[in-house]
Amino acid sequence: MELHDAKDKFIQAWGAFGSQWGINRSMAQVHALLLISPEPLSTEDVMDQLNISRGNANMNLRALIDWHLVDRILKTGERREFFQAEKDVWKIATHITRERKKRELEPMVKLLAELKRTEGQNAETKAFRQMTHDLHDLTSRIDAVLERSTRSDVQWFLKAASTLLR
Amino acid sequence: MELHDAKDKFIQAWGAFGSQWGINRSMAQVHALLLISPEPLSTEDVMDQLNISRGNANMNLRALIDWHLVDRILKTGERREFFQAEKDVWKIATHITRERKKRELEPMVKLLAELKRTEGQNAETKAFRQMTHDLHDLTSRIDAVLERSTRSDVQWFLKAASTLLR
DNA sequence: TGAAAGTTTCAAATAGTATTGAAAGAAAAA
DNA sequence: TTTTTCTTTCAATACTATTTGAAACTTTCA
Repeated sequence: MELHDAKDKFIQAWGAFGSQWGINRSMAQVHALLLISPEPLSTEDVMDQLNISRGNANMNLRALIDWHLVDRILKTGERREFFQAEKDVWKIATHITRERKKRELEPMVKLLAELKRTEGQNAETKAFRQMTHDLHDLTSRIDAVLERSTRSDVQWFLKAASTLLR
Repeated sequence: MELHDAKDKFIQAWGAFGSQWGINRSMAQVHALLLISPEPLSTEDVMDQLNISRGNANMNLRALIDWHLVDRILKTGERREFFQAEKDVWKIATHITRERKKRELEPMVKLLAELKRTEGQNAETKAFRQMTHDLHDLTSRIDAVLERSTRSDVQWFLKAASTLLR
């Protein structure tokens, strides 16, 4: 396959994949583009290559920086800012996992902890208490696994274990 | 907290959580409602309790059945169909994981396997090949972990291990 | 300081998704 | 067979999220 087509396929697929997981398509596409660029790109480059507006490019670049997936690069003698994606896929996975855990999973665990204490003795309340309890149990276990597996001090171990288990 | 308020909070939160993960809000809310109902509910019940239309209720109930999260229940002497959610949270998590793995992760792994073979020797192609290779490696490892951890014959082990690690 | 080059903001437009509700379809009962 | 009850479909509509683009802002350089 031609590089050009392959790049395009990758960018489209990454965008679609992202939106299935609640990530704005453009953001995922900008990320994809930067992932496969050997050199940092300017806002203009991103706009041109993805055919998106300046505002859109700017907003999504900032969002990616906020997610620690992209760094702002300043070249000496250049006025413009350039953008470069973190290229270590383990780091990427870790950052995304930790961020979503913090923003989405943890609040859910907290809510369930509260809801499972709802008082009452009728069948409806009992069923509610049982389900929220079980969900709290499950989500906090998942939370614990993710916490452990994304701690930087165990990443080396996981990489190794993952290789052995392959 | 009142059961009524607690139920409502749970349904809203589950809906919001779902939509952050690419699941239609109504579908998540219908699921939440069925999760905490001790008895199976009819389409009418769902419509009333969530204030949604017949079409919407029907479509999402069917989607949930398709995802193996809800069963259709026939009561003897009743014309209507009733719906009941699977209540085992491990089973729920397993079904969702396997389904999304199949629908979303596996196609991505396959595409990356193809893209990482893009030929060419310039810097751009090399960077592309490197990144798609690394991503293929990561995604197929994740795929393997999920495959292993959701196989019914190891669920018993994971439940036990998870308890010990708590 | 003023002009040039770039970045950021945000109201309005657009595109994309979800929801409604009425009509058609199906199955059971009369 | 006709009526009744319930389910499913789908075109129209409402809603939400994304994107645009022009204006405001900031920084650098002459």
